[in-house]
Amino acid sequence: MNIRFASYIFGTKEIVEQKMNKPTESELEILSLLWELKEASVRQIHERLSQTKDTGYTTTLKTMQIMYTKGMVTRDEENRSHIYRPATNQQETQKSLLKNLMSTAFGGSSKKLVMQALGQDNPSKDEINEIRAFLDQLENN
Amino acid sequence: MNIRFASYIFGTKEIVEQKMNKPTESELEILSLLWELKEASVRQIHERLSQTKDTGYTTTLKTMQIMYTKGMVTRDEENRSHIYRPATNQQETQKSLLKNLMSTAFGGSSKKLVMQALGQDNPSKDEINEIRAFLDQLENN
DNA sequence: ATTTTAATACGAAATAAATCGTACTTAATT
DNA sequence: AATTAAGTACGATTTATTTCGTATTAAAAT
Repeated sequence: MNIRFASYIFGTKEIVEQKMNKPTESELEILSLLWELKEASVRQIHERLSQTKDTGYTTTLKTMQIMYTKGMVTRDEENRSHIYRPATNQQETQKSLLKNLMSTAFGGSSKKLVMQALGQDNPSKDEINEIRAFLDQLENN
Repeated sequence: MNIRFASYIFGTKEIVEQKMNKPTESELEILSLLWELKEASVRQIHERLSQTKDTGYTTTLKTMQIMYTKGMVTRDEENRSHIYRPATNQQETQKSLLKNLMSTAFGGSSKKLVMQALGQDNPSKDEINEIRAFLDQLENN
């Protein structure tokens, strides 16, 4: 059983909180490209996608159409080649994916996750300093 | 097309690199519990799982059996109630999941991921200091 | 004007993942 | 000894996701 919607009625106002549904792996790949490019046609997305993934054009098209029906992206149908834009907030989506990973794979510890992520990649001196500044800021709250 | 195995023969030595296959969402939930408990019966896992998830006993059983056939866990069949243990290294699994998330959702930037994760949760003063120490260490490499 | 090219739409198949029911077995209880 | 309880095994179904082929349409090129 999965709760998708919660509705409350206060007087004449109805507030509907909708649980963001998690993008699938394929959807996330496309969403990421859209976040990066701000907007793109199916062709453009497919071009990028096919650099790293062996996939057919109509597969990309279909996935983007599904994302559209889910409200995950918007599209401008003015021209023959439709232009898609992300409709889901990048930060919100990242937050929810991280939260999910943190609780399922890291026993809820952000410290463990953070250290693992840092050890992974090799952040530059500048990036390290930005993270330090961020930690200082966190501490002063 | 997905490469699963790569084999090389050097003289008489054969080195086989096996791509770790990503646990599914359900498998990861179980794996996490096994990492925490070190070992457990299906019943024990199910007990814990059913606190947060509405799921049947045979579903948990079946999932664990599948994990066994995939080599993701080992099991001791000595007694009637089998005892399962994680066979995949926690660190390795975490690393690969993070790497995947970092590249698909965070455009490959560990900085962004780390900041998002820290902002998420509220790490304690001690934890913040541990992360600082870790950053210092990274810088000196 | 005709043909070719490049799009969308969408059903349907293939694959993956999750769920569950039923059969069977063994240990514990009566 | 018979019954009940508590396990495993596993096929089959359901649901989710990915992939692709074919029809159709509109623009561009000839």
